Amino acid sequence: MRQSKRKRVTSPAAGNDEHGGDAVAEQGAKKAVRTRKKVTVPPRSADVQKEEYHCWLMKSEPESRMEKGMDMKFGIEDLKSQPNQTACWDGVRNYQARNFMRSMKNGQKAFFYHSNCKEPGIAGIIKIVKEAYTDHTQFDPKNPHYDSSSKNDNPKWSMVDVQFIRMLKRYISLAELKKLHQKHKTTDGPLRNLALFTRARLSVQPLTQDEFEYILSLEEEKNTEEESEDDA
DNA sequence: GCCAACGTTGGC
DNA sequence: GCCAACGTTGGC
Repeated sequence: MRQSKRKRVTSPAAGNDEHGGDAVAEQGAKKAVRTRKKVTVPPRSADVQKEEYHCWLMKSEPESRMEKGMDMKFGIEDLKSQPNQTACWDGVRNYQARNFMRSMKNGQKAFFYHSNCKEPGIAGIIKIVKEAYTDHTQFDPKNPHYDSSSKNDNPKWSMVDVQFIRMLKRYISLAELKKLHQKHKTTDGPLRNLALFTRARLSVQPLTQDEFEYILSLEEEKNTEEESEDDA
């Protein structure tokens, strides 16, 4: 079974890279069989899955952490200090996150989320200034996100360029968002399906316009809900 | 540092 | 194609 179904890797027009399954192209037949099917996500919550998104949340780590000798730190301040306050969003190695990036359009906005840090949360707003193109780091053996299975003539991973727009007027912590999410689940509020909680590990996530605007409206409020955060 | 959640791998 | 084992993410 494994050998018999081998994918025609020589065919130029396979055109299968789009759904994120084809991890495999050359690696031998064993994997080739399996991967394609998985790509389409089982209907998760059916309605949410179909819409076209215009708003995003992108995670990055603001604190130093070494990975294969390279510092992963890239917080919103680091973006701000780039030339043009613009940077490429490289290193995404998850098919769903990649596919979301591929659907991003110039001018769309995203929250810059700080993850894996003291106080995770949303720090600011960025926008897409270059639509998906090849993430060069996948071909660099010295890069922590090097992917030896990705071939030059059919790259697996993409990235976009983002530009800093502004900081939020106040930092909106994960803890605060979580409380609202919990509440909204019972009240049918705007954050009831927020991907940050329903798809926790995705590093690039879509938001509905409603979700985006609601979260933005929070920056105007005084945050009275955050007693639990001070005992850290 | 721990570990739950969940995506990926690969044998069958 | 199923599913157990494995690896990674990221909150705590």
